[in-house]
Order: sequence, then C-alpha cells, then structure tokens
Amino acid sequence: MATFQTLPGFREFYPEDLVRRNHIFRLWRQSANTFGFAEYDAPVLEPLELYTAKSGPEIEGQLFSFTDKGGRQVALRPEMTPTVCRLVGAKASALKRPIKWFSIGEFYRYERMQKGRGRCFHQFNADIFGEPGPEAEIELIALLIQCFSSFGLTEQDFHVRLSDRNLWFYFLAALGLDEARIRGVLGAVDRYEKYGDEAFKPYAEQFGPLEESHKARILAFLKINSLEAIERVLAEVESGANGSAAAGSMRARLADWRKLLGAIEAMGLTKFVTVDFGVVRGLAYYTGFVFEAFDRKGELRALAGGGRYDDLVEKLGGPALPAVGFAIGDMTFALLLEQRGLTPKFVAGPEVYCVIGGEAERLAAFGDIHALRAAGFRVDYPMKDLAFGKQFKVAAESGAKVALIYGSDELARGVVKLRDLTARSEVEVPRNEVAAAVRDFLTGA
RNA sequence: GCGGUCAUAGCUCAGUUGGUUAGAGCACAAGAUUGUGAAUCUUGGGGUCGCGGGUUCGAGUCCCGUUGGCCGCCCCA
Repeated sequence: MATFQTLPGFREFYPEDLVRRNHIFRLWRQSANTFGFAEYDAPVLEPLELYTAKSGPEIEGQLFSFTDKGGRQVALRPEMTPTVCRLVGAKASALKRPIKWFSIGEFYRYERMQKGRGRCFHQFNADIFGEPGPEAEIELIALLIQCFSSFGLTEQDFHVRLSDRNLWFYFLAALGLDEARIRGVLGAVDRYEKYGDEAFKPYAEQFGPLEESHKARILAFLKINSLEAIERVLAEVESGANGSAAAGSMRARLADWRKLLGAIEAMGLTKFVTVDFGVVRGLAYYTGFVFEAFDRKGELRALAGGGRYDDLVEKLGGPALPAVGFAIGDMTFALLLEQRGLTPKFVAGPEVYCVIGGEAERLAAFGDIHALRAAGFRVDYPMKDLAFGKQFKVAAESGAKVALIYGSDELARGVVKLRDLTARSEVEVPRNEVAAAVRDFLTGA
C-alpha cells in the first residue's frame, strides 16, 4: 500500500506516540524551569565545519551532510553543544552570569539502528557557561537527577556515575606518560568495562606494551569508587618518584571533589551518585568532571552523559569561557520508562461531550459548545447525526466526564440535561446556566 | 561498513509435499436501534502476500537479487 516509505531510521509520531513524547518533554522542561534554566532553540541545519572543526573530518561519515543549492557544505545537527557554544560565544559579554540554558530538540546521525538508537532522536540539553568551579557541576548533576526523578524513577532505577578527567591526567602524568600516551590510556579505560584487558590492545599497538607496574596502578586507579579511595591514591603519588608536581595538582583538585560531593549530600542526592573512575567519556574535549547516567540493571545503553568542556567555546571562535553541560537522549529514556511502567497511557480527550438530537437541536447546541470552548473547556460532539445510543457510547469512550444532552424535549422546556458519565446520573439545568453548571461539575463544586 | 534474523489486512498472526477466488481474531465502519453506555447478532470496507527477477502447467510457499524492520559488531559527540 505504502508507495513511499519513511526514510530508514526516522520516526513518525502518531497521536498516542506523541502523548508519551510530550509527557517526557513536559517534565524535562518543568525540571529545567524549576532550576532557573532558560530555554533556547537554534537551526536544525548548520555549516558542516561546525562539526568537523570540533571532531575532525572523520565525523562526516556519521552526519546527514550535503551541499545546498548555494554550494554550501551543510549538515543536520548531530548534537547541540557546538551550536550552543556559538550562541553563547557570540553574546558572551552581554549575557547575565551565570548563563544557565537548556533546550529540547531533534538531532540526526547517519548510523545503523540499534536498540535505543536511531537516525533521528531528541535530546534535552542543559549547560552552564562562565562558571569555572564545581558549583556548575553541582547544579547540573542535581538537574539531571531531577529530570529522572520527576517521572517516578528512583535510585533503584538509575544512577549517575561520576569521574574526573583532570585527576586521570595528573595521575598519568605522574607515571611519566606524555599527552599522546595519556589519551591512549584513557581510550583503553573507556573500553575496559566492556573488553577487559583487550581494551589495552590499541595502546600496545601504537606505543608498545604498557609497563606492568604502570598497568597495575592504572587498573587500581580505574577502580576508584569513593573520595577515600582518591585520597589513598593521592598518598601513593605523593610518595612516588616524579609525583611531586602532579601531587600538588591532585591535592588542589581534591577540594573540588569535597565541595561537589558535599553539595550532593546536602541535597539528599548521594544515593543517586556513584564515584566511578571507569567513566572517562570518549571524546577528547572534556576537561574536568565527567558523568554518565545508567539504568541500575545495566541493561540499556547510557541514558545521559555530560561533563566540563572549558576550551570548546574558544575553539569554536568565541571568547575563552568555561562550560559544563549534559544531554539526555529520548530513546533509551523512553525504554526505561516503558520497562518501569511509567509511561502515560491516555490521550487527553474531551471533558464534555454533547449528545445532539437532530439538526434543529444541533444549532442550539453550537452556541453552548462555542461558549464552553472559549471558556477553556475541552468540548466535542458528533459531526453527523447519530442514534442516541451510539452517541452515548461514543461519549463514554471519549473519556469525557460529562455529557450535555440537547434533545427536542429538553430544548422545548428551555433546559439541557447534564449527565454524569461516571455515576450515570442526570440533572436538568436551564440553558443559560450550562457553562456555570459544567464548571461546577468539573471542579467538583 | 560487517553479521544474524524476519517481512501475509491498521494490529497480532494462520496458510498442508507448490494446486480453485489468500483466511481468523482484534480494530474500524454500517445496520438491528431518531432518546440513554463497554454486550450480542448481521453486514461491510480494507491485500500488487515488501519489491524485482527466476524455476514451474501453476509460486504467499522453492531459488536469486533488492528494499525495509529488529538484534548484534564497528562507532557512539
């Protein structure tokens, strides 16, 4: 039947699908608003260079990119971060600090579909610009947790894994590794959870095998899961040979950790946060704390990810401006809600359904219908004459709480019957009091 | 880019070693029923059997190709 198919990986939202999507967006937006974040939006189509500048030309293979009629190389946006960096960078000196922004938008990546991943998806993005200290991370991690909790998800359902690329850099530098080797090790750490020792293979191929003592210490560092564990490692580094410079940086960094974890505890959110140095996040532009949200059962791919990217605004042509942000994808998140039975089921139907006798009664009903709608009530009625029995059935199935009955008997007496569709009881009200009676009924008066 | 698996009505699926005009349930619509509800009965609309080719007297069924879905690998901003 379908001559034209939906493009592979793209989604269509029928009304019942859009109900669920809107529910998700509504609570995300509400959470961001309660945290004082301002909403923005931006174009879906951007210059290709916006993405190749940040991630290199290889990225183009994963973009919906093409040349437009003006000869411009363009791409559908695969993420929000470069765009928001441009927006903020362009007006940085005029924006009130702290800059707390969020958006909800659709993104496109030319990829093969998998569970929880398609070629188009929506993301909630929240970012704070201009705040170099952990105060920004505190606010964002709290918001991330709220974006999940507001759906009824608990610490049984998800947690936020928190790590720190700064400490990783200081630590690996103390081992005497140069920057290229450090990035190689971080790549292995990123894959370690999935592949175990295999994860170090690419490093070995590029730089030769890792020294055994180094590897043991790296694996121990990877297993850090608490503030106390960080302190133990710090003591080791301080007693190490070329550790003195790195030890100073690590000691200073520990103050940020205390501030961050202290604030999370004060908010009562400790149960949602897991210190886990196995998280480093793949891309190189993160410069400090990084975090990812996962389902507790570990069945789904990442629900959300974020971290600090202090160099990116400047790299994209703006002023030097520290930044932290995170994004939640809608596909995996919807899967989690589905698994936990937390998706809403009902389309918002009418509150009032009008049962109409015939053409003469229809004209009488129209006056009330329009007045009720103008007063803000959701009102529906059959568009063609139907048997009364059928109309009551439709009224009941519509989800309406109340039916208004416009029959010839009633109108002859100057009244309308108001039927309580739940209790199946009726009262008569004078025609000029219909709006008031409906309001009283629906508000429980 | 690679691999596995699947594709019949809006949905879930039957369909015999290849054999008449491709079926059921649900859903939708009409009627029984121009004044009162989730029931019942009757009836109806809806299919190029994903698409293309091949084998055959004959293909939903067998073969090849292709497109698409799902799952995994690579990747994951």
